[in-house]
Amino acid sequence: MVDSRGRRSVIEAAGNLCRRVGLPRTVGQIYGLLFLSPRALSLESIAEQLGISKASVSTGTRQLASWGAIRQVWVPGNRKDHFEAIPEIGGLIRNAYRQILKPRLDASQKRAAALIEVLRQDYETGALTKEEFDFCCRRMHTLSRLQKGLQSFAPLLEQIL
Amino acid sequence: MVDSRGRRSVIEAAGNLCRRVGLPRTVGQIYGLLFLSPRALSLESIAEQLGISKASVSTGTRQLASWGAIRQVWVPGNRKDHFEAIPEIGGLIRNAYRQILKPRLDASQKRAAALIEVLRQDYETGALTKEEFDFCCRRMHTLSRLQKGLQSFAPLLEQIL
DNA sequence: GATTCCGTTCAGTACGGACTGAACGCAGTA
DNA sequence: TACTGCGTTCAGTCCGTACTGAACGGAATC
Repeated sequence: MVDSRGRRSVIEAAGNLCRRVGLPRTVGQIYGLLFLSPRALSLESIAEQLGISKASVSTGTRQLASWGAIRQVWVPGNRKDHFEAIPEIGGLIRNAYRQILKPRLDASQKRAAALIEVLRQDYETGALTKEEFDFCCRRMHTLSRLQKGLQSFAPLLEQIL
Repeated sequence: MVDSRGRRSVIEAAGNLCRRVGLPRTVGQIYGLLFLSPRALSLESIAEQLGISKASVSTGTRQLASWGAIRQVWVPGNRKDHFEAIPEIGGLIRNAYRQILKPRLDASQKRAAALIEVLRQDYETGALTKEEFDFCCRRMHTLSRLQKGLQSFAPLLEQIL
């Protein structure tokens, strides 16, 4: 178990943050622990310091490594895997945006455009009245304006982080 | 049940979006339905068009109204409550930021500052070595730099949406 | 080649929370 | 005052999923 109150509280905060974003809390805890550890830690050491199973640590470290949040390092004369945090969180956020959010935004914009065609079909088959169809089209336009606005964030994000 | 394919797909998308953000999917579905409805809908009508219970609609509409995402309107000669969407989603995001994200950011920044003091106590009580203490302090500083960066988003967000 | 020491995988459990159905409260109506 | 129609509340169920413990595989040591 971690003995420092200060460390514990940031580990807890990191866990809660992850949970809030839909990630396993253990993932946040692992990163928090490594973030405040001057030396790379073994999988077993992480497990016992956090009081969780080695299985959770194993899957958690895989996730974190796949995102470039931690790195696996060799400790000579030691067969265990050791992990250390990569402290550039801004870069992580930037990557998350580029690889996850941005593609999703682009895709949803395309789908929104295609949707108007579907709505027209619904209108022609009588599933929508003229009034409903017109209204939906107008609403879809306000949606794409919003999407445009969100996408204009991209360069700002890349610039600041 | 909703009869238009186009409408169904945006309702589904809204539901998934909410679920991904940690909100009940029904909340997104309700907003999606109202967003594409030219007339205000009764609680009962919402329930049957979405195929969910009136209880869910009741709690969902309360949530949405508390965020200013929908509005309750009176339909003369009709005892039922009716709801309509407020289509300015950008404003919703702005409010969510002001009322939820920003306070949280500010609080966490304060806590981070206080944490250094806790870490010092841990060091003095022997829970941390000097090396660990110094390292933690440096890491906390990189954290507050990140927080500063995130906070500099604020004016941009307010400006764009 | 046998053994020990790792890390991973997988089936099973536990838990949180969304959703439901029924009971309740409360207005309007007779 | 009884009754009906409406929305809310609450206990209970259901579902997704994070987490665990044990079994497995693989590499290094003897």
